[in-house]
Amino acid sequence: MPELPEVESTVRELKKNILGDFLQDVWSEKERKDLKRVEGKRIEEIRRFGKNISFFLDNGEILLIHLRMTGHLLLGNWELKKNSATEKEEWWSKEPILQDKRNGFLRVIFFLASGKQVALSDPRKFAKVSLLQKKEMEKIIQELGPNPLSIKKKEFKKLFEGRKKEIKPLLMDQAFLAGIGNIYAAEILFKAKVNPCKKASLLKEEEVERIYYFTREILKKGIKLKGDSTSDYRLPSGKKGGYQECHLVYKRDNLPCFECKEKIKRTVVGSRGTYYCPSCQKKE
DNA sequence: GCTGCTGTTGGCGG
DNA sequence: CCCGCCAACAGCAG
Repeated sequence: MPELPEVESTVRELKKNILGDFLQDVWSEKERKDLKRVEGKRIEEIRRFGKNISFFLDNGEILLIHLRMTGHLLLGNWELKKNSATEKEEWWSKEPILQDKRNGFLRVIFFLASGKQVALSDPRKFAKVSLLQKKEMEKIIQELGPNPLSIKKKEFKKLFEGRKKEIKPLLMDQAFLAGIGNIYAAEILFKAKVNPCKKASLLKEEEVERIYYFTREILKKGIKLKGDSTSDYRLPSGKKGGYQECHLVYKRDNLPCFECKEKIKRTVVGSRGTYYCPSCQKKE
């Protein structure tokens, strides 16, 4: 699932390849006349806000992409061919990138002046692509919580004041902190030795401090390993990230805890699958 | 082949 | 305001 480390890895790889390039043409599976406005525009900046990817264009508009659950962006080289049998358009790749099935669900393709292409592959079609004015973008940024990688400890601790919610759904609340999702929330709370359903208001100061420290440590590790490809996420190159190789608790139910050998459990907290060690992450 | 699970976000209703 | 539930959708395990 694309969370902060996956989106950050995507943005970094895109910046290396297409910063300053010009958008020339757009193809989309669903009719998107509005996206035609990007044609001829230069990509002046590419930035991450929480789990959002934003392309700042030279006319002041912002192309915003949210990958939701199964979306990911690919750099590639495809050509469009007609399938006469169904009259449906099909994409064929010249590169081995599409040999990975996850990379074959192309919904939108941006053609750049350099000849490069950026495609959105998204099996479940949940990803959101929109073209925003500056004001609309500012509103989105304003509604997001702080960046967990830049907030200071003092400010972080303040966020918890008066919050009654369970800690895991709170960490995943994008208005509380921007960028944490189900996988990293579980990993962070395991390292911090905090039970995922403990009410935030009941957390001791040391617990909040550990959450602060390990939020940063785990997210940075996620970025270093270029994200988690447990599910559909791939880098723009089409390759997998590496975080799925070092899960501490996520998807490890019934396997021994790396700290105490107790069996990892799966429960549901805030209607999300939640993995934790019942012995290392006691509620009291 | 069918059912239910997966998990992000927004919208709805209690 | 806050919570839970569901829909958007499609692949996939059982």
